[in-house]
Amino acid sequence: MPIERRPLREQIREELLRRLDRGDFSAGTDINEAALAGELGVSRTPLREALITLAGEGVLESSQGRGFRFAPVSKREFRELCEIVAALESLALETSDPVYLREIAPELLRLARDFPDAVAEQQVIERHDDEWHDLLVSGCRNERLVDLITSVKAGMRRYAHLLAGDDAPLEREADEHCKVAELLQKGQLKDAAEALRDNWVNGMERMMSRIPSTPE
Amino acid sequence: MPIERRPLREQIREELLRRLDRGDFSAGTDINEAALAGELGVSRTPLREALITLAGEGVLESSQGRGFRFAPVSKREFRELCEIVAALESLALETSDPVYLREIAPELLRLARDFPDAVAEQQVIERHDDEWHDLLVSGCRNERLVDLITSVKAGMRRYAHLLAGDDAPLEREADEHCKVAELLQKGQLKDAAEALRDNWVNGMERMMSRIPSTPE
DNA sequence: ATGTACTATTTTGTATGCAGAATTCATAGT
DNA sequence: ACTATGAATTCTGCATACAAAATAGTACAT
Repeated sequence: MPIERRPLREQIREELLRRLDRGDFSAGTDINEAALAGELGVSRTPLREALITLAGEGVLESSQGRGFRFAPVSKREFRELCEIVAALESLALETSDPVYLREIAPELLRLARDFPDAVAEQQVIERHDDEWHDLLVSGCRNERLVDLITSVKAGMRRYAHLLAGDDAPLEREADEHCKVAELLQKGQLKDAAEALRDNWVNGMERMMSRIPSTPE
Repeated sequence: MPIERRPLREQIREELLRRLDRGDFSAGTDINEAALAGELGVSRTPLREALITLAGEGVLESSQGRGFRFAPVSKREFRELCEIVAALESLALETSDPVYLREIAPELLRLARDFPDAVAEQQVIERHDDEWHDLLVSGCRNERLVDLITSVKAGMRRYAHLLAGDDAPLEREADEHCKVAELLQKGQLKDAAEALRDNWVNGMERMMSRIPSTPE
């Protein structure tokens, strides 16, 4: 039995992301290191290491002497992130092994059709959506790209809990996933990548209204 | 006078990257935290924070109990990084303000033509190349994208010192930069982005032979 | 009420301390 | 010579301690 031996900083990072998904933190407010460390039952050292990692991923921001805070959300940044992930995922798709892609196409199609009921929990829906995208890029041999996508997506987690509730978009999302899967099955890689980019852009627009407009 | 007050971890990170450019570190060898901290005149705490940041950028890798080491170089990873940066920079270009791009096109052209003599120091050549690419993406309003490009490029710095010496490629590099600048001046954004991607792919191939083949 | 100088408190940024894992080295056995 | 075993050493990962900066609070002047 391979007992788990991972650095605390990684476990802390993941716990913080989980809490972020749950909406435990309000964007823009400062993090009190001592308090949070106490709550997590660890010392400030590995906590700070996790915070620094998260800052590197854009989840947090920091300023000298003032510590860390969850970066505020904005329509603008959300659009920026979507554009980036759209480009990265479509690159991943285009450089994947076409044979492998065709193999997983049926599974992708199945997942897309099994899209959870609109009444399902938000958490479940997100998990399902993530799963689909993960499978999609699973054939990418560009390891650095896969890591990068994961990292950028971590930055998007701040938006996850804002996106609960609305049902209508789900069907559209599922439809678009089907479209991508079908194109992959037909071996039309370029078109699939294009459809994937569209999926991100459309998804971005679907979510836009949920994000509070920042003053400025 | 705005006196500089930045966290040590950032200064350390930059110093390590500078040393990396100079080829001070050999890839794959472990970092001794105490020794390096002593050499830099700081304690292990901010040093470790810098190391963790660099690990997040792919410059270093770490494993439980064994600390940090400079990630080994490989043709494969270099290709991966070039593909990523090519996609990101061309995205930056495509989403920039076309008017601004046309404005800076003459400057880009001038820089490309002033490409340093082949006999110049490697450091100078790199600085010049970086400057050109920085100016190119300077009009990108996607802040996250600009940051991301910077971060990915940090990961490429491990390859910088391997690329010294060969003269022939320089002209080709300069030619390609001119091409991009000319297309921008004519307002042909899509074509410019395409030419930029080509520049990265070609540059990658030019450098490939310099990178030692790893066994595996 | 508004602003200012000053003090007290909190909180970060950095240094140091410590336990345990990993590595090295010496020794013994085959 | 080579491997195995175990003690000695080194080094990492985490915890704690400390100094300086930032914040909050208070008294006082305008």
